[in-house]
Amino acid sequence: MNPSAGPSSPRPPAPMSCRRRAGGTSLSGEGRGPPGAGSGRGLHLRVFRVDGDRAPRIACASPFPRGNREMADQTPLSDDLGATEREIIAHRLEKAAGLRALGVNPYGNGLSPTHLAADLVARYGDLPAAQIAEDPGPWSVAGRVLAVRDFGKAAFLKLQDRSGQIQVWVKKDRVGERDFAVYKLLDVGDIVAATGPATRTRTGELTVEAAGFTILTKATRPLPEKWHGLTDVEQRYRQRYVDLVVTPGVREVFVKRARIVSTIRRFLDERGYLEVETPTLHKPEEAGGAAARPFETHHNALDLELKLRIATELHLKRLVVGGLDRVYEIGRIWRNEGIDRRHNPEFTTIEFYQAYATHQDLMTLTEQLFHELAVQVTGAPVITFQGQAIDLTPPYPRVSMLAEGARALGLSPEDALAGRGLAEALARAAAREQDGADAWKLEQAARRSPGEIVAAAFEVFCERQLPKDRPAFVVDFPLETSPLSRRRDADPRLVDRFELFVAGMEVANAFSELNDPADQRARFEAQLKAKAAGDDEAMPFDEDFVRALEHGMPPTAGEGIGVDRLAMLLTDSPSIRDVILFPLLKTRE
RNA sequence: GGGCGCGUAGCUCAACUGGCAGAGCAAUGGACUCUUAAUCCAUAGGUUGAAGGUUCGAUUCCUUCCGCGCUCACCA
Repeated sequence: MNPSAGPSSPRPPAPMSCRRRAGGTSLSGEGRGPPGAGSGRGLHLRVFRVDGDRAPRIACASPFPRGNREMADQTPLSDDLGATEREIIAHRLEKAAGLRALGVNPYGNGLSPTHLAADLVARYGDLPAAQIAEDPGPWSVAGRVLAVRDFGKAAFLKLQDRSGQIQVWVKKDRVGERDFAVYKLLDVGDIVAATGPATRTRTGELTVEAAGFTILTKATRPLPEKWHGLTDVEQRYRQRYVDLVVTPGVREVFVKRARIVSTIRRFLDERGYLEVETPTLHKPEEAGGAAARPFETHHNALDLELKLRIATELHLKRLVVGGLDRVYEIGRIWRNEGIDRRHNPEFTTIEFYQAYATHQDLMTLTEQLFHELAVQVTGAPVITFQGQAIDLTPPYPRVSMLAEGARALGLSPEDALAGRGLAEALARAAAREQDGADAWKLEQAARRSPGEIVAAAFEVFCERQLPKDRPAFVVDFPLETSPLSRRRDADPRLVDRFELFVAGMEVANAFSELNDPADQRARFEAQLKAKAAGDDEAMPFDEDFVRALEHGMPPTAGEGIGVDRLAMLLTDSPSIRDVILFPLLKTRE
């Protein structure tokens, strides 16, 4: 994937180094630097920043005024600084003052580079220095300095912008006295701009040979060590801004995540779906659509108890009633539950609903979508997740929850659903189960309905045996596991539902929707009973939703996909926190 | 919430059985105009996550607390 989000081909080298926004001071070109700014021979584009509209000033002030240390020490600093860091920050503040003395605002604005690092790579590729010299630019780049190799009167900088990295070569006899004085106030981590022709150094690295150089933003805190970077995952999540700068691949993960979302959006738009937004603040009776505990909040002016939504389902189905036959929502939902490698309290789902479709239609659509995602995001239909190759090329195998769950218990599907010999089979299975937690799970299931027992047996014995080298649809869900699904006409003990598993993770859940208002009312009533019996994940009775169904919802199929887990798969990330920019962490101290 | 593990300089890590808290990078001063973790000389940098306890002596052992990771339960 091309990491550059900019122009696909390099713009022709601009005659002027940098674009100026209105109100800015025009850039000096050849011979128009501040007084005393060094020799004027050769290409001598100059990049510098002047505060406001004032003219350039102060060419040769002391670049490093002494007596600023006291000032720096008085600058408000956080209390949590060690002596080393305090000293580093004080030094950098002194350098910021030195920049001001040179007429350079250490937090200047108004100067935009006209090129990206990737533009130079795209233009020159592997061309040798001699050919680059035939058409060397100039080029104008800006970015964060990740490394400095200083030789006294010259230096190599490793510059990083949104497209990649490019080396900048700052030579005193090329940039002139003043810009070199600016360079001398540089620290790793600062954001700089450089202008000059391209070249290739003796060691073969594509390089901007700076004819003009300035510091745009002074970083007063040091970056982590250049070689090891940040390895403490806690710091990486808490200070994602640092992580993005210094940890290779992090930016690419979030670029891919954005591409996942845009690919889904385009996929559904092309098929006539309408994107909508529904409330995230739910009244208590609306906060259903899934089995989960909601977050609670309160609206002051209305004095209203509210919950953050746990699903988008019930509102989207109301819209299908209203005639929006194909709708989808990509949005954040919140579930007040545990946190682990696959769960974050807030996460993103895509839910879409299609009238006059069945869950069979959605299986085909899902296969097309996942194949498309793999190609668009990773460039190929076969992805690699944690060392396992997974082929997302359709079709995907179907695995029957009923047949496999019953078989794991040594029963026929008929006997299992009828409960014949089920208790004994379950006890035998639990007894031979080595894993204590799984055995406990089976024992707990014994108190539940036959359908739920089959589902539990499938979960314990069969889920881990699903194909690892490709996705799999789990089908034939017992009715009791699916309160919002439509019963199967051919066998009312089952529902028309599937879940898609990839790499052992459930990433999609879909079914033909229940649109019989009487049945829906009965199922909500069952939820109320469950809640009264202590199930705090049971749904509330949403009277208005039943009312909507009473107006008639066309036969509809709907699906929900976990965007975060999809991002894990397509970026080969082992933890959901690696695909969430700012995962929830406890407050420190 | 349970179990296991981790927390030492800005960053990455050492410190034996309880015995003077150390190194690399970064920083600071100096040399160096083709480097790739540049090199060389010198200097400085510590509330060992926090609070207690045991001990002549605690980074080390014990207790409690805080934070993070893995895992189990719940869940998508």
